[in-house]
Amino acid sequence: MFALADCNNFYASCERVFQPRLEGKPIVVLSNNDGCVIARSNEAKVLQVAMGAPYFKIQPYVQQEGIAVFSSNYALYGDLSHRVMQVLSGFAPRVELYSIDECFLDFTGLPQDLSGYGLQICKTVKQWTGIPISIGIAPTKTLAKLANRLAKKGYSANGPVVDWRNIADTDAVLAATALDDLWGISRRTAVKLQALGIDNALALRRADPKRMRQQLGVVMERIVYELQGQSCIPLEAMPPPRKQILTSRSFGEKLSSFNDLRAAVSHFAARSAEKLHRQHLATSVLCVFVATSPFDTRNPSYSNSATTVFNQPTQAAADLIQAAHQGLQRIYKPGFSYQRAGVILPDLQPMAWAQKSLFAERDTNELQDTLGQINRRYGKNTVRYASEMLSQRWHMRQQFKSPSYTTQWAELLAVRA
DNA sequence: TCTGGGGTCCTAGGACCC
DNA sequence: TCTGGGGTCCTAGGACCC
Repeated sequence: MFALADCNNFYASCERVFQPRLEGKPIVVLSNNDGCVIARSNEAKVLQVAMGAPYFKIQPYVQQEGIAVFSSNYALYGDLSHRVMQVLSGFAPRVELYSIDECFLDFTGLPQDLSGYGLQICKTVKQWTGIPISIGIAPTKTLAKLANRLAKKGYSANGPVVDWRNIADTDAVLAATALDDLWGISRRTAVKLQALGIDNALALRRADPKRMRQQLGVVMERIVYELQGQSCIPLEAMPPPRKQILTSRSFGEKLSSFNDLRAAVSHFAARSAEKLHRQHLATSVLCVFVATSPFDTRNPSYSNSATTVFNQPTQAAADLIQAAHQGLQRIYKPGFSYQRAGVILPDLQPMAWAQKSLFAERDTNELQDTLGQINRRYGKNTVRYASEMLSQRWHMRQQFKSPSYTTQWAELLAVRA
């Protein structure tokens, strides 16, 4: 048995935890750079604010309806996510942290009233973290996802928990479920299925798995079995190590000068090194890329990337920054308005396995450790690489960002009694 | 003026091995 | 007339997830 615990409108709920006056009010959260809508409270959904809507297009409507607007605050969301996951971990022998706001729990062999247990979990998470969650329970992950969807839509009168086995007429529920509301099926694939005469989840459950495999691949075959109640997608309590690390941003304004771009990619390289270090990984390859805006039709467009292979796998920021800089020199062309850049580490391996060079002159890991310690102790960005500080112009627009309530001492909430 | 930032997996085809 | 059988690795592109 699986349970899927999913935070309700997670980013919007995070903002609400520290601004309870927004309870019952419409909220939207914007992507980096305040570009487009990436999260909506239920009230904002009722007002028909579309997911992914560019903010500049809906701004008048947002003001007219008095919708509260927030820039993304990942320090806050990440920290609250961690707290929610901590609480959830106490309720099952094994859990899989599936995304920032979702967690699968292994419910195998637990006492029988799983719905009651689920309600207790929701209540505890809400009380201890302030975040409302919903839970779906089923014998497969795909069905647990679907049960969770039902729970969110208020299917159960008892509260935000649905146990698939307690549904009287699952055929009716499946018949009323659109294909692209299922986990793993997008719009595109739904259209392909419809061309084969399958137009809802019930029809898909009744399809022949072997035929589905032939026509749409092994992924679709698994979905059919999962809908039938046969589990094919196991719980992954131990996340496999990352295969790739990517750090990129769109800029707050278009950039043209080499030094502006250099500051940006230096920063991305340094952040990538931190990610490597945290996950005890090393990389043997770095790829740096730059691009103009895909939406800008008036100015000439350009995008390119450069790849550097290291003599030995590294996790040192100094190595990554140097490689990013050299790569940038190879692909930079003056005269373009760059909108975005990034650093990709596509070939990761555990640091402990990294093959050292016979001729290595230095071990940069000690330096990396020391820098990390200083920044943890005295605060983010206490020490930085100079090339990161050549320019600030690439920094994101974050006009509506709330304080980092839980991760910065200076931004702690003050409460008057 | 203005449109995110991460990830993973599968498949097909080509190159190469014995 | 008639030309094997079994693998791996890599890459690009497509698709999906949050």
